Amino acid sequence: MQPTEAVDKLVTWLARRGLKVTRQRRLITEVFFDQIHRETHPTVEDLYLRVREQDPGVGHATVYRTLRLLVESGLASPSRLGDDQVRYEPEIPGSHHDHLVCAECGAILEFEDDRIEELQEAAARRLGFKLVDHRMVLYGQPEQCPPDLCRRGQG
Amino acid sequence: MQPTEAVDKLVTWLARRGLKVTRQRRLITEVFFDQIHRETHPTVEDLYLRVREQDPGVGHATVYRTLRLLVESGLASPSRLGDDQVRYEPEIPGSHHDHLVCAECGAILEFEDDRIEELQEAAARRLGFKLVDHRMVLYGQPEQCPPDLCRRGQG
DNA sequence: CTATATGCAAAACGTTTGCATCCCT
DNA sequence: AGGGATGCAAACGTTTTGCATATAG
Repeated sequence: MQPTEAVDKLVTWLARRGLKVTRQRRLITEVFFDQIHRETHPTVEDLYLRVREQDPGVGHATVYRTLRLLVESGLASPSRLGDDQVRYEPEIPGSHHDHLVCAECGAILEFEDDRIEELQEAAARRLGFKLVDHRMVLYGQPEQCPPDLCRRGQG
Repeated sequence: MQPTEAVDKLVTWLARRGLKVTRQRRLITEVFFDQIHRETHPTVEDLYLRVREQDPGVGHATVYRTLRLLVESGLASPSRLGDDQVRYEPEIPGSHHDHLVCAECGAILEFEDDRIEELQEAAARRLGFKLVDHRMVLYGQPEQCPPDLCRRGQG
């Protein structure tokens, strides 16, 4: 999703609940959806620092609070990939995807696998549950670590 | 694994590296492996409180430090199940299992599925990686929440 | 104008660490 | 004895909160 489109969606969502569209909320959303940095799974601190490059006045609290709004509005979702910090990713509505983390450099790849999803549903059903969500992270040793992704821990 | 067996394994492991077998380490290990509470996935705090019932003198730091030893020795492993705290579970050597969390009461069920594991390996291979580890948690709505497991958030 | 949002600093939270003391071996 | 372990409290990093001020609607 383009930054502009994301901001538009946020604006609509905010308006519907009488919340305000501020300079900071626009900026944070734009930076979050700006894929140029290809930090597709930034931590709060990553995002905070990138936002400060554009506007040094923005505080930590505002980034935390805006990120919460993005999650509530369905534009972002938290993803625990390592055992370390929480990372956030732009949410692609309606598309499940899972993650593979490179054991060598920490690069994060996304993939989809319908057959796994089917088996997950079956497994849940077998236990007497209806699958409502899932989280899956694979950790892999690369045959050859993709150079353009190899940035040690940067998502 | 029985508490006694677990303590024995820890004692061997400690001895091999010149570390000491203390009253606290025994107790913490016993309590961790004591399945009577059926808190099979306790947080550090859960464990701390249970340990204090037996010996009110034990400090937080000792529980943290001992839990680290249990992980290093292969007797325990951390498992991020919700997005909240880290939980620890007794490690069954050689057996992978995944978790299903009841969306209603937080009960944690374990299951194995070889076909999913195969597909995970295939998915990793397809991306150019050799699967070295994985993490999978399903969240399910119960058809009927098992009364004996329904203890709101207790693993 | 009024209600909401901001930035700061303080608080809260889970976890780690430094240190004097204790206690296995 | 002596090196490791303990318990306490302080330090730590991350996230939340309280409050006075600023600002969108």
